[in-house]
Amino acid sequence: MKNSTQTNFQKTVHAVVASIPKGSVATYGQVAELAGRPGAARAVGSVMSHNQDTKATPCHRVVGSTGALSGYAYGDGITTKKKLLVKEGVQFRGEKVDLKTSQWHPKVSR
DNA sequence: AGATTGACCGTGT
DNA sequence: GACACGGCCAATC
Repeated sequence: MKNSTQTNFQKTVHAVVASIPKGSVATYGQVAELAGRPGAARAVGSVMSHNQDTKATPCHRVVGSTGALSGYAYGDGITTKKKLLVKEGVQFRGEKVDLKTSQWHPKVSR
């Protein structure tokens, strides 16, 4: 088995990002931790940048630890990313996501 | 196999 | 609150 073109890490990250509920956002560090590699926030970002399945992996729901939107290889980049989040119900604080109201809580999960 | 890069994070000033 | 430096992980050249 395992004819996947991707590594286990990538698949895990994709699964975690795909499990983020609409209207909420998670930080790279959080995704990394949920993926089983705490501290690998950078690696998560690398995976996302190489990710090409926006419909399967809503990378726009992943933001920086401060709620800052960084990177988005589609649309107009940050502009499209912000627009998508706002449309889904995520609250914004200027050009950053309001983590105090829209950060995802895996354990609580509403 | 080795070195470099990259959509990050935390701390210090 | 903003800028600077270093450290950590994985993928890619």
